Order: sequence, then C-alpha cells, then structure tokens
Amino acid sequence: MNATAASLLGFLHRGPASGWDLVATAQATIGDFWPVTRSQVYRELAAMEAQGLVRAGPPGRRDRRPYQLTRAGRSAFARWVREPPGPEQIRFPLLLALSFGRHLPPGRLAGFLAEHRTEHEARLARYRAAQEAGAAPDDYAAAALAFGVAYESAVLAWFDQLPDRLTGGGGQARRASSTETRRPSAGAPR
Amino acid sequence: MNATAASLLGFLHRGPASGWDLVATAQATIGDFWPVTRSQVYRELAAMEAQGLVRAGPPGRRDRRPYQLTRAGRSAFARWVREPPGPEQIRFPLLLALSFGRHLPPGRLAGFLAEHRTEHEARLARYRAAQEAGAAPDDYAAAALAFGVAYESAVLAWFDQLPDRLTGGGGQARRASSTETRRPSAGAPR
DNA sequence: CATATCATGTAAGAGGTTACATGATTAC
DNA sequence: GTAATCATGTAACCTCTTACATGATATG
Repeated sequence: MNATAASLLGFLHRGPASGWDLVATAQATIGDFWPVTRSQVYRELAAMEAQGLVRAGPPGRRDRRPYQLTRAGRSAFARWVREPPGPEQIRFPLLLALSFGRHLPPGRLAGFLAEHRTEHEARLARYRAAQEAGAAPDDYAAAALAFGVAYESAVLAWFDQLPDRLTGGGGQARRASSTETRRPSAGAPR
Repeated sequence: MNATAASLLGFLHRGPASGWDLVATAQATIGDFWPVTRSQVYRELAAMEAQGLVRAGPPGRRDRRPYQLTRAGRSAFARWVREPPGPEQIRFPLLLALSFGRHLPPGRLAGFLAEHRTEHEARLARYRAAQEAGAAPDDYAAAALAFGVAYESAVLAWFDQLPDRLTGGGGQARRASSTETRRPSAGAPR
C-alpha cells in the first residue's frame, strides 16, 4: 500500500468521491507536501478497485464515477496509517545549481536565487493568508499549514543571509555602494 | 540531460573518477538535497559513455574503471548548469500522517512526531558540526550547508510549537512534563 | 585464511510526469 | 452554438529504489 493510494482511501472516509473530486481534495489538502496527479489517482483507483479496496457506486452526472470505501479498504487504510511514516524526501535543484556555482557565469546564480526567492515569498504569503482566513478545518491541518509557514520563512531567511557575493551577482563587483544603479536584472533589492 | 547525470559531469571536472568514487562524492556533497544511488550512477555513466559525454580511461586496481570528461561532456554540463533550476520537490510522509491524525489511535501520532524530531535534531547537530569544522570547501558549499541548518532549525522550531494535544499524546511522549497524569484525548478533537 | 572493503554491474518493479485523446454538460 | 468546465482515461517515458549477483584486493 503506497502513501498516495492510502491517502485516497483516507479521503474516501468523508464519503463517496470521483477521481476528479479526489484530485481536487488531494491538491487542496496535502498537495503542498505530497503532490498527487490525475494520472496517479485514476491508476490507483483502478488498482484498488481490482483489489477490492474501493467500489464504484452508481454513476452520476456526466461520466462521473463515484467510488466508495469497502470494508477491506477501510482496514487497509487503518493499517497503513498506523505504520511509522518514512523520512521526508527532498530534491532541491536550486541547491544543486548553487553547489556548482563555480561553473556558472557571473550573475546567473544570483538570478536563479532571486527567482526562487520570489516564488517562496509568494508561497509564504499564501500560507499566511490561509492561516488568517482560518482555512484549516482542524488542528491537524493547522499544524501542517504551520509547517508550511515555518519552512517558507526559513527559506526566505536563508536567502537573506547569503553573502552578497552570491546574491549581488556581477562576479568581482561586490557590494555596489548605496547607489544601486548597476544591476537592473534579477538581483533585485529586497 | 537529467540533473543526476549532470551532477556526475560536474564532479568529473575535478578529474577522472570511477562510479564508486562518484557515489561517495555525490553523497558527501549533494546527498542531503539530491540523493544519488549506486544504481543510478552506473546506469548514467553507461548512458553517458554511449552518448560520448564521458570516456572510460585505463582501468585501475581491482576492477576500477575511471571515467573522464570528454569535450562533449564538458559542454553538455555547461549547458545544463545555465538552465534555470526547477522547483524543489518535497514529499513529507510525516505531514501526511499528521493530516490523517484523526484516524490515528491516541498517542501514536505523538510517537511519530517524537521519532522524527529526534532524527532532525541529529541532522542539525551534524550540519552544525560540519559548519564548525569548516568542512565546506567554498562559499557555495557553505551556503548549501547553511540551508541545511536553516531547514533543520525551522523543523525543530515547528515541532516545538505544536499544540500539546498533538505532541503530548498518550504513549511514548518525549519531554514528559510535570503533569503527565491526565488522560490525553489525542484522537478526539472535532 | 578469513573478513572487510573496494568495485562493478543487472533485474524488476514501483512511482511519477507529461502528453495525448475523448466526450458530456453547463453557462453564456 | 460555442466556449468553459467537468470528467475519465491511456500511453510512453523517465527516474528511482531494492534486491540480487559477482569478484578483487587489502588487512589482520
């Protein structure tokens, strides 16, 4: 039982849902730390139906095919959720680029960093907004959201403590003094 | 050109190396944010040799097969490293378990959290030790290491701000506080 | 001479991504 | 009627993981 499939079983505890629904639910609730694609959902649903973990109920409007938990599915989920979760898997291409920074032309790395910083800033804003809107339905979701905030905050703080040499760009040109007219591109001021 | 293969090309800039060497180098330098397995290394080396990006030099002791960069390999790497790095991929089973916390028996989630916290504590200690030992050969590696410290610190801080209801749970609570006699209701809220 | 370490690889499969392909219904 | 959205699925491919299999050389 893989975690993606198990998560679908978890969502089905709320009631019958179609593949389409499950994609939406997954994206909204666990998408930030456990990406799930349409392809996977339909594949896992088919596999789990074959295993008797879910059952397609009466078809709805359009081509809607709502699935519901079977007793076997319920217990498969219960078994899965009690197992100790594995370590997190991280793959961070930006750090890879950073590691090979010596092979990058001047300013290029600074550009990469600036782009990613912007991205993380946006994500933090999104999480904060969700927090303030009270979007989390329970303490568990709230804790997961808090993780997002903690993570993005840490990433931003990390960006901001990087030496100017890496973020300020222009190769040997470090620390253009108070007159910052030199670099129009990505090494944006914060 | 995938990032794993490209990284191997990157390492080969330091001089010829065997698959074995490259596994060790990769684990030591990028392993924390870009895991690389033996299997991948040998496969990618074979593939890159077929593409003319690397060439096996004269065999060494034992069955050692040192590879070196070709000019094509050098330029393939140069092309790769200039491309904007993609977004980080994170998969965090603990957060998944947390999200489904309502389906966990009391105390179980607390146990998971405690185990992971210990793990992250150890990693932070390792990174801090590496920093203090001056293990980073250059500013780039130092920045990557700093990321590790920032990340692990944030994770620990997150653990420590979780509501008692989640961490204080039933069974194997870490950090048993002075009032650990009450029956916790970890699985109960809403 | 036995054990640890160095060293290379293959096989099988799981899991994930991207693109392709199709059709039904609703809203304008 | 036409565009947007809902809805399902397939195909191909890439990447990564795990386990298997083998042998050479150092070290004690």
